[in-house]
Amino acid sequence: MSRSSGPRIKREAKPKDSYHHGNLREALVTAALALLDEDGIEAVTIRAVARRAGVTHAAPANHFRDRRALLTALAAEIFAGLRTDIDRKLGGAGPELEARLRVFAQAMLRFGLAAPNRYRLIWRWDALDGKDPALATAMDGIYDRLIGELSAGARADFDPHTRAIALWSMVHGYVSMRIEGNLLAGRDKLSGEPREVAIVSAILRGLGA
Amino acid sequence: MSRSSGPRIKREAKPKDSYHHGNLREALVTAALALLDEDGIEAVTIRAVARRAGVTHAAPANHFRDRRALLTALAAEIFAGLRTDIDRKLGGAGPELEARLRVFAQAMLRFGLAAPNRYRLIWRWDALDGKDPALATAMDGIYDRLIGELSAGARADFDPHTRAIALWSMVHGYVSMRIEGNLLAGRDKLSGEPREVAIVSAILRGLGA
DNA sequence: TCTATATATTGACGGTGTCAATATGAGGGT
DNA sequence: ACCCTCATATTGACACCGTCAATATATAGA
Repeated sequence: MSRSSGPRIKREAKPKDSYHHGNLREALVTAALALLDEDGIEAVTIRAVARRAGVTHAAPANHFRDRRALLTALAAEIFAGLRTDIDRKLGGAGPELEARLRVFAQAMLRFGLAAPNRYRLIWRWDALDGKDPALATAMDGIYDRLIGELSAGARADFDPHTRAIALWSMVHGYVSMRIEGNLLAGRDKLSGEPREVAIVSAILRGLGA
Repeated sequence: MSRSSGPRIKREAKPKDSYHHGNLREALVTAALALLDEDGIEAVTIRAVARRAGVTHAAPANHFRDRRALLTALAAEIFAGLRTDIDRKLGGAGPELEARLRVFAQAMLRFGLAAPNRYRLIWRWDALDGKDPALATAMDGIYDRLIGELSAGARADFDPHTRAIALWSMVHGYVSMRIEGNLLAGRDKLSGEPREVAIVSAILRGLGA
């Protein structure tokens, strides 16, 4: 009963002497992200997240219908962060289309290499709820940004959607391979970014950028 | 006791009156593939596969160390089949590089659309054992085939590995999106193959094919 | 203050992977 | 033909998982 009279403060972990958490949803997302980064998607289990947040195993049910909903919220959060990162970097880029698309590609690659488990999660469509509005909005944000760039520097031979899908596919496929390098071990000798730069150049040329 | 005296025959399911199965490993792979096709990767569980093969839940342990090993064997088998399919189709293709690469891309796309769960599995590196020699060999077979085609029609501006990675990434990324279409619903209006043809053309042009 | 409602706990259920102990039978050496 | 070894299959247990129902508690609004 001792620490009772303090004002309501946002807290990360549940104080041990309180029944209600007060900020559980946020705490669950934080805990889940930590588990994701540390041990991968499989480690993000309802019960493990609850333990980490200091609540019992059934408490998360009040905030996420099921595990899929939790993972979906995570993915939406990650997409949103990626979006703001890309926006920021595009703000500081020159006006040439190739340079701007390179910013996009490099942002995806750097993000994937820095947080592979987060990258894996946002592409694990089988584990996510594609109909979730928050997820769809966050994802469309990035895609629409790409479309916008491609529409600005329009070329007649391919429509922007085709070019966006091509570039997006390209970048995603390449980043995937870099992340899961073991299966194609030794194939990509270049440890820095020249190869990915070359690839972006190649696809840009093909798309008539 | 009745059906006892027949000669040893390869069988799919375990006869109910025998203790040893006689061909369990193969039967497990068959059962697992069926479950995979029907209900996805999550449905391919050790116990479900065992049930389908008509043995008890611990029997598979004699043939696969764990679930990962089972999935890896499946993926290797799928890769091998894909390889022979591509080889066969390339055998009937013309000598022009673009046509041959188009065969490769179309084979991947058709396979992905026809058996999406198999396609998903072979890219679920987190669920597979990348160090498994059978899997590595099967996968390298396809990759090396691609390298061979690209080396034949060599161009100086990009080395074959860069071009292979680009094309492979491209095709994989695109097929993934077609399969999981829900998240990018409505974005790819073309239901047939013209868009994928356009994309292959684009990447080929970019790669200087 | 009283009460409705949101939130958290407790406990149970069936499913899973995996391990250890046991049972069975196929095949090789004599 | 026998035995014996060893691969293979069964039984049973354990911990963990997601999910549900019943219960307890605290917050907020009348």
